[in-house]
Amino acid sequence: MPELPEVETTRRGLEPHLVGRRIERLCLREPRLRWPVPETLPEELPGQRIQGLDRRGKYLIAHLDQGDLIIHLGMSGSLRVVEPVVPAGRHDHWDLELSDGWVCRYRDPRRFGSLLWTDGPAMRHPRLRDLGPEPLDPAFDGDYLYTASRGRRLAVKAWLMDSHIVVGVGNIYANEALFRAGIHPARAAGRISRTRYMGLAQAIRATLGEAIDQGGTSLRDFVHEDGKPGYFRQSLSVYERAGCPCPRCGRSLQRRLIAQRATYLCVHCQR
DNA sequence: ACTGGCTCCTGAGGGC
DNA sequence: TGCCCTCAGGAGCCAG
Repeated sequence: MPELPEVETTRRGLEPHLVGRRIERLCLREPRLRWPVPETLPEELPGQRIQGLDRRGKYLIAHLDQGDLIIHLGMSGSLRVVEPVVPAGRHDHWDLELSDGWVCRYRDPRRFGSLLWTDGPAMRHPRLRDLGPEPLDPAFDGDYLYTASRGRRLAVKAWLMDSHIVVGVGNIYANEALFRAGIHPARAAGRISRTRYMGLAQAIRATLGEAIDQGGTSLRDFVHEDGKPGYFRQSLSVYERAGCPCPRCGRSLQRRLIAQRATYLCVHCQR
């Protein structure tokens, strides 16, 4: 499941292969993604140079001469750079054929990802416009979380996973960060103190930062853009570890559902 | 304005 | 061995 660290790992891996190249052609095999790939896209792209590759939350943004490409990996998406002779598989939905002869190939078995286009700045696109702060930006801190959460009765874990509050905190890292901060995931977001939110902001930064440093988590079908599986999973404290001993107190970790999402916690350490 | 529930999709994994 | 069922998950959307 590409979360923010995986997307950033993908961005870093792709950047040297994409930036500066021109797009010769978009080969679109399957436009039915999370949102349909715009029909006019194959006509927009040829000849455009890729000027930069950015990330906003879990979105990748390729800046072109005229407009921006907006890519989301969804649940099972991956991007890699391959030689054109490599045959496309069943779930390889589109290729960007580059001016240096290489191909940037998008694979997404579950088709929850997207390929969008805007002729203006991506940040003004409806998908990006209302996103919350980047968790690794200075603007994201305990004060922000405390202020934003006042009056919210939602479980803090579900609240944290709302990209309008903060981007890039998916289920894995929400579980991990709440464990690290010692906060019970079902606690109402509006009933957590400023001090505890300071700890949570720090826990989120640390958890995501470490995952990026280690090259992203590998879960099920995530594969790095260079084809190597990630290896952060071994450092997860609670995610998918129900019944295992809590790394802090040794009691058995629990699994429960919060907002229809699998949640892992230590009921002793998290209050 | 919030909140909870639902939806898209496919592969993995468990039970029999 | 093989089939069937359930589950997983990002994030938008909708109804209450």
